[in-house]
Amino acid sequence: MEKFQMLFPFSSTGPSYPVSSSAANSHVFNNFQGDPSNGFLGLKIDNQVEVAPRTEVKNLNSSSEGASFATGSEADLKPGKKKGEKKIRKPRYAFQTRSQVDILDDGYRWRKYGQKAVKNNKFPRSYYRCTHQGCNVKKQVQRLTKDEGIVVTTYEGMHTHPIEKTTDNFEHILSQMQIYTPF
DNA sequence: CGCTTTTGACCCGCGC
DNA sequence: GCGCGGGTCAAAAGCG
Repeated sequence: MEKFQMLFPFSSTGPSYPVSSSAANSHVFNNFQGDPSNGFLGLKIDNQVEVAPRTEVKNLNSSSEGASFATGSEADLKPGKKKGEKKIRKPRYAFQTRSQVDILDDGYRWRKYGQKAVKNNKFPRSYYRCTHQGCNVKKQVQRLTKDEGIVVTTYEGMHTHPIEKTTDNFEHILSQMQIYTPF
């Protein structure tokens, strides 16, 4: 498969850093799952588990998390890695974007470690992992069968280190995903 | 040459 | 207890 060049005819200006998490307010998703006309859909994870008393979200460098909305709990599936802990695990942030490319480069390095086909989707789901030491952030991208233009990206965990690459790409992401700002 | 992708197998939790 | 669905690992290939 060829890689989709993210280089859009966008004039990648200088070191723009529009990482203002102003739109990070979940209020934006007040009426999510509503109008695809906006181009941005909120994803509702059916798995609404209890809120785990985990550590607060710090380091919001990743703007991707800013657009996150849905949270869920996931237990570690590592064999022999159970500590009698509760089901408190890493939160899961998911958001849908209208994009033609599944590769939403948020500035981090991702290594694909798996790909599985979903039963209700004819498109396979890709599993990515952040290539870091100690940064076990996982990400999975899934496309909707109904709307090929909709890409569901689910982030798991949060990065603990700065972005490797320039967030200049973020501009492209913004252009790809049409985030509507009610404010 | 190093690293990412790829693909099948394996594993685990859950439902029947 | 077995089957299904989903998730991860691992070996090999591909590409820069």
